[in-house]
Amino acid sequence: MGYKYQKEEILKIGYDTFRKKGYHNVGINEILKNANIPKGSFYNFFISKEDFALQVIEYYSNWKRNLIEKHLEDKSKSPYHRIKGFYEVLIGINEEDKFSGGCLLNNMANELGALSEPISNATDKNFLSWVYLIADCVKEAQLLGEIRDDYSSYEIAEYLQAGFNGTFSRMKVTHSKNFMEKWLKMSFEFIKV
Amino acid sequence: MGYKYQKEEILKIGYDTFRKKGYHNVGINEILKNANIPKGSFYNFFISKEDFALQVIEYYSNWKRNLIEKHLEDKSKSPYHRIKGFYEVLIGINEEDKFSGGCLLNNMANELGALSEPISNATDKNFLSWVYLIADCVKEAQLLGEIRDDYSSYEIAEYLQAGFNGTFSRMKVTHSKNFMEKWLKMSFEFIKV
DNA sequence: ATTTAATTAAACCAATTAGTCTAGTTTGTA
DNA sequence: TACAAACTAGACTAATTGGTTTAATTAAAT
Repeated sequence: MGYKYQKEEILKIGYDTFRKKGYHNVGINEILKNANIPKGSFYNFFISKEDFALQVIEYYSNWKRNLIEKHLEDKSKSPYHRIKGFYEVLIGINEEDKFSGGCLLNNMANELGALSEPISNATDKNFLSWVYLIADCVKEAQLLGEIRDDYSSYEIAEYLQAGFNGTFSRMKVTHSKNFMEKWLKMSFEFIKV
Repeated sequence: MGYKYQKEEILKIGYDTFRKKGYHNVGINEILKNANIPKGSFYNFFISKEDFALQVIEYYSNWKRNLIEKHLEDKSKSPYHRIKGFYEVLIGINEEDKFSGGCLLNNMANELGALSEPISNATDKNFLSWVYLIADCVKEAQLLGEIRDDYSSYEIAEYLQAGFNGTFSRMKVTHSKNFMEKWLKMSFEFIKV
């Protein structure tokens, strides 16, 4: 049965709130209001705002990792098209909230990467865990001759993932996916063999 | 002669502070302390924190525009190498403060692009003003056969500039320029004819 | 059934937030 | 030299910040 409030529910609200509004722009009180919990309950689950953010990052990263795996394991498409299809899905997800938000991990890295060592470490670790998954699929594509192999699968994967992050600031400012789609088209032409 | 405090001096401190610490993480009081001015003087020059940020953005953008022009007009190198050299200079600038900071415009776009319409407009306008300058040089390179011309000079320039922005979150988290240099090598190989 | 620990609840706190207000000072101009 | 405008100065305000504390309640373990 458990108690009244579920930790995961609070993490989910933290994710939505931090993703759309940033970290320093959001106070604990806003989380409490959104999650409809009293402050005492919050601090029973989390020792501080930063600790909460770290757990939110972990929660989001796991969700995203599953999403990546789901798409990159779909053997009905060639590895090249699996990766490309995955980025198309990401663009679609960002379209749902009219291109506000972006990627929580990238937002956190940008806002706090140089300010908080724990958050910096968490974003690095989780970013890399995504890159490794993508790199596996790039490797497959390289062996099939779909993707150039003058760079390692890891280098290509990191190039794609970081490049995609670069489209977010354009997206937030233009409120459109125009450049994201242009970036996708160009990048996947550039890495083709 | 003028009065005691110089607006440009305050803008410069605002640039340093916002760039390294973000917008919501910095209070007016911190600016006042860094600039050593009383609050009354600050609000004599700027009507609000947001107005201040807008003027800081404008100040920084102009400085950067001049930097771009300086490097892209240096006719001792071919246009391709002028652009590449410019990005190498940018990496060097970020090295100066050990890769904290990044690009103020990109930081502002990421933190506030979806939250403040005035700041969103300002970052968009100034980002594009940079892209146009780079595009001119890309065009030159395309005519010389240095850069592929299956994409317009504008598309290539936006691709480079947004891609470079994507390297910042990695930079802040890894505290190194490793990926920036990798990105530069890869991108400039990809766009080569 | 009793004990112990986990959880809920919200009042409270010191510090900080952006911004206002009033008063005095310096400046360029008539 | 008179005067208005621009500027300097910092005390003050109302709201909000992250976090603490104390007390009541609930759940699981013995």
